[in-house]
Amino acid sequence: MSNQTERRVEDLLSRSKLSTNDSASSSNVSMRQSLPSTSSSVVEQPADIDKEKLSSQLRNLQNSRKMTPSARSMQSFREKLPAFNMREGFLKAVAANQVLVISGETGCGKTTQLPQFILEEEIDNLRGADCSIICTQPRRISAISVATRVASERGEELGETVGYQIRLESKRSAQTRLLFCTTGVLLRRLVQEPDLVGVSHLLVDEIHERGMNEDFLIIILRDLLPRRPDLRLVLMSATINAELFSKYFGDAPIMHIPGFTFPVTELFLEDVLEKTRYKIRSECDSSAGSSRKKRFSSVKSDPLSDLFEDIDIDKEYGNFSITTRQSLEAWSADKLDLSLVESTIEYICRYEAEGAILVFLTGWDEISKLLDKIKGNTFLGSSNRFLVLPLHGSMPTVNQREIFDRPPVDMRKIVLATNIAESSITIDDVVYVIDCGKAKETSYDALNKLACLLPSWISKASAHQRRGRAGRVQAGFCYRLYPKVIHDAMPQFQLPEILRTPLQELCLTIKSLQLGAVSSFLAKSPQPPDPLSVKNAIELLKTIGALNDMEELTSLGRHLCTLPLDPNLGKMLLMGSVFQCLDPVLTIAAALAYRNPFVLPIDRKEEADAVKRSFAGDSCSDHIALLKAFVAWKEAKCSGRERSFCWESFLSPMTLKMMDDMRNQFFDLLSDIGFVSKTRGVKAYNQYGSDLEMVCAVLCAGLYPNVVQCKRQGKRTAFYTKDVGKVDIHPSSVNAFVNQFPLPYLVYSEKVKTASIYVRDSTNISDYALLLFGGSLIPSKTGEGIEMLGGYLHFSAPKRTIELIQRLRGELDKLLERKIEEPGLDIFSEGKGVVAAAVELLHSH
DNA sequence: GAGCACTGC
Repeated sequence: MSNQTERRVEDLLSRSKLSTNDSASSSNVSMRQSLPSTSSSVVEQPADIDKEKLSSQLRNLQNSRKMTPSARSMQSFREKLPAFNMREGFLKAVAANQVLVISGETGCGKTTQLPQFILEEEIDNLRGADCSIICTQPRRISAISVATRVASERGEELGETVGYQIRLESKRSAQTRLLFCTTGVLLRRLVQEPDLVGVSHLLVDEIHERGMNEDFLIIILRDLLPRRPDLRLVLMSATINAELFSKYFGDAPIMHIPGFTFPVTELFLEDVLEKTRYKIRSECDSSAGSSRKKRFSSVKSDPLSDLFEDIDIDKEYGNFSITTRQSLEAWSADKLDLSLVESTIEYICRYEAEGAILVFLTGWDEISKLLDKIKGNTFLGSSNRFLVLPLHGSMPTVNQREIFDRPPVDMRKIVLATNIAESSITIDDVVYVIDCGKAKETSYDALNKLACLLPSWISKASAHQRRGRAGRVQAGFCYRLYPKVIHDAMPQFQLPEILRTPLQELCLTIKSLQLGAVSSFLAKSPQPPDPLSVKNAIELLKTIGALNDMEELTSLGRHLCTLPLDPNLGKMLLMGSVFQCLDPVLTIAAALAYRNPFVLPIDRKEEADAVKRSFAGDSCSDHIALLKAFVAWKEAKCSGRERSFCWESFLSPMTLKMMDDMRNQFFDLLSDIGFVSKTRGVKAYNQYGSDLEMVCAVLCAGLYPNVVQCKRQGKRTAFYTKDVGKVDIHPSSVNAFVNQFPLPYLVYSEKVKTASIYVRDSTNISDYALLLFGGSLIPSKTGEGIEMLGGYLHFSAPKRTIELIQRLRGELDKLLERKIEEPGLDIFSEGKGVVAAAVELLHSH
């Protein structure tokens, strides 16, 4: 630090009123209850409405609508669904049992019919005014589409008695009696209203998927039921694990509804090879006589792959041709043979009847390589008879109509997809499914506090779901490119999400719902998470100051509970509002909380990378690139060039729109907890919004303890983190292949192990940013300098500088503490000197 | 020195 900077910082600090006013920060200020004032999720009942009158009105309306011609044709459609025959039995079971488990396969109509049966019954029995039925869905799209379907079956406009509510979007009214919402929306409602007062029936759909929200909801509900004896709970699951949920709810009765789908013929690898005569060539040169096991031993295998490599092919597959047996000998369970996929597609296209083909692959790279192969294929690539479409969550094709549309006659649609086509996107005209049997799956390594994203064998449940994608409109075929013995050894279902992800957000919510000690609450889960994962989450919450040493919520923690965000991102928002750079921080937090707006086009990825880098400029920051892209989008939108801008800049307009809406939601929530005033607007909290040093410092405050040390090694830089040591910058980052960084640290939003351990989005920051906005400062045991992150980071400087930094940091912490205790106080004007001193220091590197 | 499963408040 230069003498000049030091003097200016000292001067600014001494002029600050706050530094002479210690008593204020320690005063026992009464806590503001931080319950949001918005209650949009609660149905507002006119207080003095005559309930009897309303109930009979609802019945008359329902009866009259049944008589219209369109309702009659709807009714005859409904009567064909397998669920229809179960109507009376189902309603009786609901009346007689507090909890009921429904098992049913796709096509049985459980999602659209069961909630509707309850609604009809309640209205018929003149309980329409008192009933409030909620049906949760794991995904936004399904909440909307199911609600739309049910409303039309009832001959109503959406939003009358049937409505939906998802984040930032709802169609409902005071008349709404059946609400489809995402599980996340219901969980947020529970935070405000732990007993779900007014809800008469709750149906939780798709619980077999074992999503984190659904598992969490189920634990809460089991505790809630005794307090709400009048509440009826219906759990809807695929047949595969209905038993587990029944047991969890004290042997609740299970009712099975048969499904209806067209038959799908399945072929396994051995059958496919026999049929197509494709010859698999071994990757490595295997000398005759050497076992396959030996040949692959260098590759780290999984139990399922090992299992196959131990099999004596000639003995096990004696009925198959010699070429098939040779191919099975050469087949590798570890690496997908894309030529096999290609030749299977070609076989179907040459010899089988018409119908779209859906290929399940694991990721971007496989899709891209297979697409190239198909383009180069003499049969598939050289005519206009084939429409080949990549389908990946981050590809620009994901929202294009042609995925769903039927192609012109004489043209066959071939979709190369990831898991997205397993449940999120449904393509009706698929007749052939080709399944590679694997998917990229997250797991959580609690020992190294590391999220992993690695390809692994799917479960039998997933394999079944993928197969079912071929039988939606007619009888279909499923080509499984793995042997039957592997299929038979697959796990029944995937591990629940609660065992595969970091738990900090969940733990914070448990705290805010006052559900007792986090670990004892989570022990009640159908499959409890590893105690070490829970410990890691609690430790992180302590590190960022959301919990104290007693594991109690701090004031900061209480604020974070009200923000529907990862606690780190919530803290980033609060810091952005306190330190006057709210506008950029709203954008960055929205992007990190939702998804990256940059798309990954398959054929122009170099251009896409270049555009992203140009947004970043010389900031060495992916977060700043996001920010600049969003600002440029806003400008383009105002001047009516949104479409061309997004196309040229490789940005997703839908993601940007969602980010924009989320920014508004965050601002409203910050206003609810008193950090900002809605009437004053974002601009009133944005004095340093254009000061990138300050923005990056706030990023540091939010992302801490996600810190990387950059260490020069010759011409290159090596990167290290406390938890796992050496890491790499993800090649998609604007910081990838930067040899020399201007500043010594990076903060990152996500660290994932794939082929290597990668930091995905990062921002280069100075030691001053870390010292002022990072973790708490601890004097070095050696006497010289300061430490952070449990001694992992060490800062040395002259004593005088260290003291000055510590003093400034102390003032900043006090300022923040006061603001958190009393969000409404305008301490910014009071703390001007402290903030100005911090800004001075941040600019001095 | 080379890669990006999918949801949700």
